[in-house]
Amino acid sequence: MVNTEFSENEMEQKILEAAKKVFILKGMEGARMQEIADEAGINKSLLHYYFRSKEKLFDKIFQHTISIIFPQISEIFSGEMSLFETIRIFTKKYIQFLSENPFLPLFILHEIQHNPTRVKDIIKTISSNGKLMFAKVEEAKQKNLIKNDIQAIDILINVISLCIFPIASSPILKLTFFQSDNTKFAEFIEKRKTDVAEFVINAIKI
Amino acid sequence: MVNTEFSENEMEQKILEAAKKVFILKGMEGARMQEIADEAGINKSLLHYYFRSKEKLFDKIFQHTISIIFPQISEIFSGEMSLFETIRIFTKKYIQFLSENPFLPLFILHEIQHNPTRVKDIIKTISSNGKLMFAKVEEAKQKNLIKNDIQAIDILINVISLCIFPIASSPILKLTFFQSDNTKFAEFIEKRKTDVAEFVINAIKI
DNA sequence: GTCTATATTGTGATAGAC
DNA sequence: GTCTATCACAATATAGAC
Repeated sequence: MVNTEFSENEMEQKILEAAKKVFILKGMEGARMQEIADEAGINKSLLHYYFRSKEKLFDKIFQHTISIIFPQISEIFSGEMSLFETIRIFTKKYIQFLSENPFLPLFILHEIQHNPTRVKDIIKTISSNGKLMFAKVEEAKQKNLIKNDIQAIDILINVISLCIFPIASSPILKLTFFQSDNTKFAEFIEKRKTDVAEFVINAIKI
Repeated sequence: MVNTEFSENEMEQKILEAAKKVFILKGMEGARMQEIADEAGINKSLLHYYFRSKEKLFDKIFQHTISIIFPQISEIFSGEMSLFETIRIFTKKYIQFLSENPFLPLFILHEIQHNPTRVKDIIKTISSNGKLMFAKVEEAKQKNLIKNDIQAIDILINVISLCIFPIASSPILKLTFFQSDNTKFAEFIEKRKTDVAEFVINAIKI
């Protein structure tokens, strides 16, 4: 059974998986076509046969990557749950996802910064997440559950910051605060799957 | 009057300023010696005359950059203030610094991830910041000012996350939530200079 | 479709005149 | 010290055999 995450074609699939691995680890500039070929166990020129250029191959990976992440976030926000429950579920699921894909955040942020034109498509998804969040915040304010002076956008960005940043900066955090002990760091992240939500809820509740 | 931030030598200084600008914007892999030369208004070969190689030039920039940031953080933590006051001062000063240097966080995180050996020297500074923070947290716990179950490391990392991430991800945030309106985004960041501290304090206080 | 061999281009680095 | 010209190599991309 072929994994068809990317493509119906077996060789395309194999190349795209290899490319994803290398691009996310090294970035567009740092990645080498030779390394992708090696990773896929094939010849360099086959990459060009299937995808014409490095740029085109990269774009496929990048678009696919962001098309995976953001809808996943949407799904969580679109439920019928209360604001507090949404925050709890979101942080748990999102930190879990990030801990399995620790290089994704920096990869995306770095590439967007160096080529902002690549972003177009994701704007709609993210801002629709925002709107879903805003509605839940308004509801919580009317029920006098949270402080009136806190803004929905701040809650959303704070939640995302608290999920992403510790994982994006994990190399430096491991070195400085966990003596390069991967197990201790994994425990720290594991604990955050519930702690981050309580931290945020305490910050905003009346 | 020559700016001697980097070096006593005028030409070295000019090159290092140009290199800093280009490296921070493009990263080590993405930067081009030609672009640095253009930025400095000189010839490519002069770069090699003064710094031998791209690698050596980059290292100078990287080491200098991290030697600027981290002591600055230390200074704030080492004061005699209470935990809450320290958090207020830190977030205000740090967000101000970051808003003047918005590309620094991604630059440092990206380069550390791709070459972890570059980090050595900063470890001591950061973990000593951690210790200063830990002492203040212990004190606040004994005075029954903050919840007993919250850990110093979480407070520290949460504060840093809330300061850095929104600025590191500013390109995508501007696009999605601020319709690319730089003024609106600047106001948002300005407000966070005080809001982040209150958010954290509300989250941890009894 | 897949390979080997080769072309082409970009870029870091050096030689040598002044 | 600063420039022009050039090297050397690495990396993307293509041609062509099979």
